[in-house]
Amino acid sequence: MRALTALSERSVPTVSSEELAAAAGVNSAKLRKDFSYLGSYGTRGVGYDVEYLVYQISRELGLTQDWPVVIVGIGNLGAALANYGGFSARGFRVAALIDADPAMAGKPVAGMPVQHTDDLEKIISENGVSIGVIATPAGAAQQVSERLIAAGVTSILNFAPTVLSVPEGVDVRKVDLSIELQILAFHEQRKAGEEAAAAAAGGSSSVGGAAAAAAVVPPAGRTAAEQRKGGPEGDVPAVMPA
Amino acid sequence: MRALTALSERSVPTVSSEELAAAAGVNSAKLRKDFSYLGSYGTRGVGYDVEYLVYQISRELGLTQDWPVVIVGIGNLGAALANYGGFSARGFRVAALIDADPAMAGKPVAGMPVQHTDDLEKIISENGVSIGVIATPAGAAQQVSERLIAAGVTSILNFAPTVLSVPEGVDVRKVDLSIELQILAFHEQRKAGEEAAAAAAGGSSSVGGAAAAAAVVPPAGRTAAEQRKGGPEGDVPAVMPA
DNA sequence: TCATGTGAAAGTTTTCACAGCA
DNA sequence: TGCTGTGAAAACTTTCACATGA
Repeated sequence: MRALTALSERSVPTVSSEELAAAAGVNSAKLRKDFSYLGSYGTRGVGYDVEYLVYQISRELGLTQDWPVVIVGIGNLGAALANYGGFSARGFRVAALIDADPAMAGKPVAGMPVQHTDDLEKIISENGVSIGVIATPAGAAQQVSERLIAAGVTSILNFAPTVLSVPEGVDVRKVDLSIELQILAFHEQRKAGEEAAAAAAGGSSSVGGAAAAAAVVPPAGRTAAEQRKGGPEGDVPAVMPA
Repeated sequence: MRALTALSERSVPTVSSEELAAAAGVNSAKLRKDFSYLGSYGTRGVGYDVEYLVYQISRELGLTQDWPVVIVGIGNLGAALANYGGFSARGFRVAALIDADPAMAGKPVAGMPVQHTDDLEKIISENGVSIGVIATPAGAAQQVSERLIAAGVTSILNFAPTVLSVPEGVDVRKVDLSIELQILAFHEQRKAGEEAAAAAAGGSSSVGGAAAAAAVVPPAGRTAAEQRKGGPEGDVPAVMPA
């Protein structure tokens, strides 16, 4: 979708699966197969109409409608989220900012007055909000989630470092900022291990009890699109069988 | 690892693959197979020693060492990251906060004086930093990444809404806050579609050209551990073959 | 006796390669 | 001719089920 949007902005009329795959850093056959599940939106011998494809995928991903969201907990992170331009650019409208601190009430953040938690239920129902963002301290998160859900929210993006317990039918996504760092650290460690291994090539290595430094992820040429989610390989650090 | 840490905090001495799998919401056979790649750390008939397993996995994930990181761009998000307790709790030490605004220099954020970009190279080398966090505006990110890399950083966590172009050997993870919302919105849309489908059960549905609402992700019972990454199924919205 | 560790089976995803159509 | 759409093959992941050992 990112690659497509970029093409659309450059007013490129059509694109082949090969070109789009290169831009997105995926295999062209996979891209075609994936698109085929949505329907036959391409033209043989020509490629895909960029605008049409953008529309079809947007629709499929639910980006054609406008989603009102509330952000609860307007600390540093909440304020950062409120100011984050990417939301409005992608079909999300920040309907309200909510905080439990009475001193925050009325204060403008990102050009919008912060409202008090007391009005949470009213705000949710009046705006037809179904997606809530929790950026409160860990201690408040569970309670906030319960109030959000009782008021009608069915999807929650949780930045608080707690696992929320929610009824079935409610989706929770947890963003753990430190996990991203952990994944980088994992690969950093591997790099160090590889260097050491290369330096001591052939030497008598003292392996403790496991395949600690022995299992090495193949470096492989990195394409721009692997930045989709980052690290050398996938999302989860892979430990290869021996 | 989360499940294990919880057991460790409750001073549970040993755990079977079955128990741990239930707590983590995964299949016990998979858990055993995964562990087997790290080594044979269990005892047949007994299970796994919690502390020992925590240690082994920590080591494998690179959590036993302390990683100094710098945060560049001390706006709302940068400040939020600096204040985020989760980092220090997981083996990361914020070595420095760096901002390009001279007015920020010296200001304390999270009990630490903000330093000016001019000193970036010096800070990196003196602290032996290999992981950098970019929380600058999009326009500054590429340049900042280049300076970080030139100074010796080999892993970057990028919060700026830009794709960074980096030399081979440097890892970049991009955190796109709006993508999380998009995934929630995708599932929201599905929920709405399922309701509509249930309401009009048996009726003559007008399918446009594709399997729009036709492809439905099975709701399935949700376990706590699915919150690892959120949505009903995996990371990426799945469209099922017909 | 109980739970690990692991071959083998089942299931899923990705890639190949080419028929078919504009 | 050129590129899509897709069966079939290959690669990979997950689960089963049981021999093995504490």
